[in-house]
Amino acid sequence: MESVRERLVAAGVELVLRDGADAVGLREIARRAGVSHGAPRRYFPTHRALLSAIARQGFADLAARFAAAVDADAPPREQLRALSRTYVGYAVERRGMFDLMFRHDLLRGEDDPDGPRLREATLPMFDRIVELVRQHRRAHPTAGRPAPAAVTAAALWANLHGVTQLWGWGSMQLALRTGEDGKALDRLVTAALDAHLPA
Amino acid sequence: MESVRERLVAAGVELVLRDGADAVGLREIARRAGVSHGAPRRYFPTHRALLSAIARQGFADLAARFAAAVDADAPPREQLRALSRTYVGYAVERRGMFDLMFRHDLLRGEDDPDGPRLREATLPMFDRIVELVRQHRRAHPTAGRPAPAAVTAAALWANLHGVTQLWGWGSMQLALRTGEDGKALDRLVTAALDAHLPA
DNA sequence: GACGGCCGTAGACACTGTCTACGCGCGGTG
DNA sequence: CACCGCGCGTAGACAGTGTCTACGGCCGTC
Repeated sequence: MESVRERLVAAGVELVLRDGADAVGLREIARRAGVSHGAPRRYFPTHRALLSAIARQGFADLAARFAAAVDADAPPREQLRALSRTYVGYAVERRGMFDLMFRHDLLRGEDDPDGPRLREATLPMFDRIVELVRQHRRAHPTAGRPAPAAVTAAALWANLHGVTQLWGWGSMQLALRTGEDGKALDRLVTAALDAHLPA
Repeated sequence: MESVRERLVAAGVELVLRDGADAVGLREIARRAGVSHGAPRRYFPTHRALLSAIARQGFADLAARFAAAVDADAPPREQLRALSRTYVGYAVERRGMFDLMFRHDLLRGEDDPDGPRLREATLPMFDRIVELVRQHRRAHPTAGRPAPAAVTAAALWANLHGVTQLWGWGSMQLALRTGEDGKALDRLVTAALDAHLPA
């Protein structure tokens, strides 16, 4: 039998996926988990702490998807492509979780040791992007002096994140009625890759 | 004397800027505006509707800033640069409002005629970007066949939006310790522009 | 001058997050 | 074995929330 703690975050994940991040109340989670409304307090001192735990679960899931989807032996650009696809795929498929993971206002502060530690959670991914950019640069040197790899990686990630974000609320389907949905999204990912990492 | 309606959204804006989008309660706004907690209901049928009105105010402010900052006679690339700077500037300066404006979950649905009409609110800006991209392309034709202007514009906007988003929660200062803050942000904006719109 | 409609007030309701006091049941100690 | 202590979960209280409803006062109109 799973522990109460595990049941709580599992129920939380379920609710976040079903109703969105803001609709998830502490008491509702407790009900779903089959415990009284005061039980969560034994494990999470506050509502935010519970949400943070749920978000951490999301980061773990995402990391697992990366591990499964990205082939470390493929050329760096292909790895970046796979990573990007996984990223937006996760955001589309598990929208509520994705939103929650980056709603730093809902989560505990960075200085709080029990917080989600957004930086720590996203840093491995970011470092990986930086490393892949470096590898790609080494394999495809260009004429001019390019921007530092960290800047390019940040720009690429920002592009990726912005695409998923804007895609989420449908502002783009309208603007990109040219193709069917899946294609259009992929095109934006490709555009981001091409732009920041010229082949 | 300004109307109660105006005082309500003014008080709302003030609160959003001070405490963030989620901390703004209906009753608190009413208190700030000096009316009873039931008064807002006369003008806004629900809490979301009031938040939507506040968000609309934000879009109006942003549009006004664009009008003031972007010189229609400048070369397209410079116009895009000015627009981008204004965008991230607004986001940094009025963080709470910026967050609220794109928190579609808090706002009323798109199909609701009283909703914020996110698409309608952002469409003018998007169309402008598309047009500027076209103008730039006309002035600087490239060899290969480029992606459709709408796709490039969307990618550019996504990049811009992602930069402001990620910048917001400080994930980037850490990664880009290379320069002082203002410089780093500007570098990312420049990178986005360079990437999607090669000079 | 009486009337109707708009506007704002005030109370009720169900619900939320947090805090506190209370008991049950377990393991270790005398 | 009896006992105590303690971790775990329950249950109630409290302030506060958004929404709904009924109630007064003020206005312009007939």
